[in-house]
Amino acid sequence: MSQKSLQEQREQRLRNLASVVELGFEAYPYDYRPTVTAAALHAEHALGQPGDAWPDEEVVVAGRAMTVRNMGKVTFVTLRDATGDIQAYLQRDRIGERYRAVKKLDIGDWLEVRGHPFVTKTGELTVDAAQWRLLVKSLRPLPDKFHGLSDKEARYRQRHLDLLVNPEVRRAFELRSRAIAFIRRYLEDLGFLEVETPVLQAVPGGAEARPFLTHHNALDHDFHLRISLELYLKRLIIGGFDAVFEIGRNFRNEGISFKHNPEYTMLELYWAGRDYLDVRALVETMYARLVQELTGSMVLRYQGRELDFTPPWPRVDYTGELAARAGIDFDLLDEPRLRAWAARQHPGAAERGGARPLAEQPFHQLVAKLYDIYVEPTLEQPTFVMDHPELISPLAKRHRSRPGLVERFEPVAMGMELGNAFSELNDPIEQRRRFEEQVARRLAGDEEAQPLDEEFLVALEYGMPPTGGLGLGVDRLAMLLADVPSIRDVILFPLLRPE
RNA sequence: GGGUCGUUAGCUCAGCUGGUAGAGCAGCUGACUUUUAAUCAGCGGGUCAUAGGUUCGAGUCCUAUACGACCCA
Repeated sequence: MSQKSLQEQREQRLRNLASVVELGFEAYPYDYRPTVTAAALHAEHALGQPGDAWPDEEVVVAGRAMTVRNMGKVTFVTLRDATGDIQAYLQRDRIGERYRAVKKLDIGDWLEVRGHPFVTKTGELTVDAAQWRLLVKSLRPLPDKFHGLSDKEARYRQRHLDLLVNPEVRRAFELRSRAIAFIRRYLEDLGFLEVETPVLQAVPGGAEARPFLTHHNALDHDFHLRISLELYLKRLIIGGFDAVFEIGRNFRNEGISFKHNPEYTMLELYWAGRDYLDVRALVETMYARLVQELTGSMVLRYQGRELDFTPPWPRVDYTGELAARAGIDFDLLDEPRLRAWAARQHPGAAERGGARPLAEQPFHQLVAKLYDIYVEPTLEQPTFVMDHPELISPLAKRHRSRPGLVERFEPVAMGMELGNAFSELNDPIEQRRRFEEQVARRLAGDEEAQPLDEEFLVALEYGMPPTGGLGLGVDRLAMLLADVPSIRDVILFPLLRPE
């Protein structure tokens, strides 16, 4: 069924492999030990001039052949390893009999070259091969050497090809990895302990989201994939750990967009003895140092904008900012007045699937949607949104001085929620009441309302000391660092419909 | 969920008002001992996403489906 051209090229490559084996090469050798990487060799000879040569320096380089320029009795091959590209020069007079196999090289083959470095007359650092061997044959043609692979679907489905031919893609994932390593180091230095909690949960809690459902055969019981790490981590604080964190995957059964993938990575931490202002200081400092260390500056270039992470970031008040932006001159949490206002200002049917007009939606959803419309998209620079209404914060502790609000903040940048944090609610009676409110919403048809987690409540009754908690989106952090417009550019294998 | 656009050679893309499908790269043969999007000469490679329809005739027009992208909410 496969196309003829592809089939022919594959057959040709198999024939080339057979020829090389006939010439005495091992088809699938077992290891290779380069003495230097492409990047290191370039660094060592950064000052080399055309014509320079280091005949006494024997090096071994290895990588995938990205281009093969055969000029008869001499061949140039660009080898790509994990660090970059290095050119190899293979000439018949130096290599002898084994040069015949060079003619059977295909783009995509891996090879190892032993020789000495020199600089060509056009100024390119090159390894002059005394010996070489094939490390593995590539049986399929690589994407276009100049245009690369640009079809997005192909890039996501065949990420190995994307990584091979588009070096900036590799760079984005290296940055992501370094960001996670930085966070681990930073938190461990502060005395945090890294832990792991269950992905399979009987009661999925800690966030408002629809979960995935799965089934355990031996227990004959349905489980959910977690939508947050929160409730289990708080149990660890109850258990006596005073500072814990987890970097793990969450699963939310919802749509896909440039900032949403159904499985994504979250950092959560819980810090006994601290409140949300302590956590805010941690976020501000950690983010700023991370951006500084990975990009060399606290001012990050993102999609043509400059984002300044230098502390202190601006703080805006959730209800105050919303009222100001929307032009509301009465108490935002005055339900009848806000509904009347919404009926006037937003008379049309609301967005999702022809839902009810805004004014007729449950009050907590009305408030949250107004925030999504009037506040979040306007926050470009890193900003802390402070002190959310209690009715949209079932796990956060009441504000110590502002009735109706909780001690909570969200870091926001580029109109994107980067995280969420609070002084954790640790009054078990109050927590039960909040859960019961959630259950009532659920019965009223709100599929994202949280279920009551009895085991968590029982745990809470043993006493959780005052604690500050945080959730931080790792993928969105990586988006900012890598300066990419979509979350799919920082997730190696984003969710796609199977072909 | 709605709208718009896309799907043509392994890759990147042309293909006008409907007239039997084209380029570059990659591949094959040959030449070439410092090339680098190597060059030069020659050659092969296609179920035009899928299924219907209109038409003497469909890559092109219509309908549906699949997958994807972007925008809106």
